[in-house]
Amino acid sequence: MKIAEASERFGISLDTLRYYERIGLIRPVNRNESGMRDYKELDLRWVDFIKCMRSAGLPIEVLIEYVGLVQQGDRMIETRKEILKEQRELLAARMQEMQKTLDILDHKIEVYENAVLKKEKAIVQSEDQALEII
Amino acid sequence: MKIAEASERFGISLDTLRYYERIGLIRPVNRNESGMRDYKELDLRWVDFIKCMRSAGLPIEVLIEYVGLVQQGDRMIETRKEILKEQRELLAARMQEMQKTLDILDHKIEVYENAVLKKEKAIVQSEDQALEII
DNA sequence: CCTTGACTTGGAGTCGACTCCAGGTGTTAC
DNA sequence: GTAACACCTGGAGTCGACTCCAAGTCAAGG
Repeated sequence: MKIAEASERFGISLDTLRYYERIGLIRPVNRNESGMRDYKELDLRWVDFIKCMRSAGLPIEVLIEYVGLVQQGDRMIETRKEILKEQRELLAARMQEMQKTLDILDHKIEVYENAVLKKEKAIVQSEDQALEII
Repeated sequence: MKIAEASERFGISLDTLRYYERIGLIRPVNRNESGMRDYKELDLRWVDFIKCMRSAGLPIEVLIEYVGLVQQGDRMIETRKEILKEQRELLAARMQEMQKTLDILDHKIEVYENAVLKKEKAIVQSEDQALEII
């Protein structure tokens, strides 16, 4: 699969895909005879994984480290696990923060709904008044 | 309350507090006779709100717009509500993405736990073997 | 053969959100 | 009265994560 297709498939720009590879966030993709990238199943799975992790805000630097460790085989399995665990906790913490914000937003929106309703009533009222005046 | 105390209270740097004010993310804070900021209850509440929204990743630009509309009084209440509703949806969507990632991380961590267990067993085994050899 | 279009590279530019700095003023402690 | 310290301003610098660009290569169609 050429880079354009992979880009399409994941909704990641060509530039970003090349950038990820350049900084070691995804391992070097195989090339065809003329030097063009040819994404194989395994490459696509990595891209998918990285996309998923990035969409949740895991920092590139950490992911580079993790990917590097995976390349080193089973020897670093313990470290890999620890990285994931740490990131999992950070992610859960961020989500909790966001949940708080979500609750506040929901509350505010509700307050606004009421305020708008009152305002509309007031308008209706003044329209009535306007009608009376006419 | 002086800026240092506000900074302490919210865990936001002096620079960031001044920066937020400068770009209109929080309304101009009252000054004492010698030109120094004096945060009052209302200022603190705004800072708290902004801190909360920022911690959930709401973009500064949007918050500036919202804050500006609030300054304009009840006239823009409808627009304000729409902004909050839109941001609420975006936030919920981000959280859903993050939940997916969290699930994947949890799954991977579990797999790692098992892998590590197996590896430890293998080590124990080879230690036994080592003992046998000795 | 020549153009068109998808790909390549290395390097530079951009964007959001801070963060730092230099040079100045005000307040307090000795 | 001077040193130390908290504060002020405008502007520059940094950082993470892309995003864009120029100049070149390659394959296919007319």
